[in-house]
Amino acid sequence: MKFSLMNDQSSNAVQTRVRFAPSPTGYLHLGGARTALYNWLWARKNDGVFILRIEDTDAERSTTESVQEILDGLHWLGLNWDEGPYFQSHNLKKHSEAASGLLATGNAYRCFCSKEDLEAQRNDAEKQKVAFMYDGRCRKLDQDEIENRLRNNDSFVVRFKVPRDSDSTIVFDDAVYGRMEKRAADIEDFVILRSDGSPLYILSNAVDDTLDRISHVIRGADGLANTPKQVLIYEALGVVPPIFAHMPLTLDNKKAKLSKRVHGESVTIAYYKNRGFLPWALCNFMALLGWSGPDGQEFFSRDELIKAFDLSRINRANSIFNYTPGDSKNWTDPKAIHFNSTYLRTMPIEELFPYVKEELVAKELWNESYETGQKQWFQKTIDLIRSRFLTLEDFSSRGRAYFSDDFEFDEKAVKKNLKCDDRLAFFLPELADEIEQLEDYNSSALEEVFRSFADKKEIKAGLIINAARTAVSGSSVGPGLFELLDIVGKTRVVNRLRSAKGLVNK
RNA sequence: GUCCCCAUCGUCUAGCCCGGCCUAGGACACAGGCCUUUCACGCCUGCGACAGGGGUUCGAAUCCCCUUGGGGACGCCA
Repeated sequence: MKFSLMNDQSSNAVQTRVRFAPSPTGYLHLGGARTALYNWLWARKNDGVFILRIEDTDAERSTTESVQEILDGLHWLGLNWDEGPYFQSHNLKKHSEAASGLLATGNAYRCFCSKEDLEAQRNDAEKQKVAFMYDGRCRKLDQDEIENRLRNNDSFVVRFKVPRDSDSTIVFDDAVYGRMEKRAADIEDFVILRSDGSPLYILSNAVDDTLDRISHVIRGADGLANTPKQVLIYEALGVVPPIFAHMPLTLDNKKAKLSKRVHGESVTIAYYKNRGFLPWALCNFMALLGWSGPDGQEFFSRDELIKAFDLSRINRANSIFNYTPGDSKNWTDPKAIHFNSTYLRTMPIEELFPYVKEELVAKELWNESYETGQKQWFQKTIDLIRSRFLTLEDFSSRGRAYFSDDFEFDEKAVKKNLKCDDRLAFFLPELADEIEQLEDYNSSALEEVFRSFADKKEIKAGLIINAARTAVSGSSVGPGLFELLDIVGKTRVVNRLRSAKGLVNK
């Protein structure tokens, strides 16, 4: 009794069901990932269901590698789906059945016009710079002729019969763009079934969304102009259309739509993973490309973003993803870097740990003891060096000297800090001797050694401080010297100071 | 060519729906300063926009129209 009451109540509220429906014809790129993110956010916000549907009905271009890349990308971003992946190709039969239904109810008709013929017409129209629209001549075919041609095995496509009453208008309310109206007269009788009997996207997509009971279609604004056609299909099928929410497009700095084909790997999710991005930093950044919170907050935890996110606050204007391929500094949008570096240096060390580990493992700098005996040291080291890092890659490049003796010396640093004064050739070994004697090896003891050494030799402390920095880390920049020396450790510091002699004279 | 959408600092944007609180706010980037053994971080300051033109109104970034600019869609692609 109680049970059925609960059921009744829950059936009153329509469950939020959204989907991300990429076609597996290439990489998962920023635009797609952002669409996935917005859908995911909306599902989570409404305790709804996030569905992954692979629209693989373009057999020519779909690949299994691409499917894998999409799965990997979403997984890495942390955008977990609740149902799927479904494959659109598995539903092909349902789609053509829907077309048959539309044929039976008089909402569609067979068109025997040849592809070549129509293409020629289209080309002509283009040459004359006039709009081409199929004239619907096959609408008028009488039953006898149709049967004749069918007996004859003439090939045909199925076209949707767009209402032709003079003032017929298709209306829908977009959650982002508001009320959209389009005159039916501006829509041609579009093809829904190919001559080989296979369905087209415009049909398959609407049928699948119906079958999956999708409540909200959140997709790129490039779908906006197609929506009236789909609304027509829903209506002809006798189904209430989902709520549409079109999101503005992301453009490149030349204002061209971001696409895998022209932008290649530099806009792919895999690339950001390889270049040392934290997945959530990327999500947080992407969320702000076309959406903003009510109070100006920019950094959001997952829960915060889910709570703050709302379709009504999605912007209508396209945004530019401001990156310059090939530019080492602006290889991606500077604001994306800002999000990554801020997360990198403020997130709890324990959360950062696995990412740094992965990076060091990949670059063969990982030592199992970082997770066991030297764990404390390792965490302290990460914490010390991360404040000037931008991506995870920095831990293995700029941070190399902390994890390996096999690191490079920056030429400019050597010139500036070691070759600047010949006396360093014996100052540094002397310092090494003094440091070796230290019983309590820590940053304040080290500072004491350096300060008194400078007094003794009547030199500026900066001379040996900067020299030691370069001798020990290979660089002219980095953390405060005494913390640096403390972290690198007595043995390595002494060795590096002694061998730096060679760099001074050379 | 036709249809549709959009328009605030270099970029992401707040404000627009419900005109006055906007000498237009924030963030990134950039420039300068402070801090400092270096470089970052941090803090402070600066630079910097309502596309243009008409209306409506006492008053317009906000409402209306036009122009311009940008984008998207027009396929037997998805």
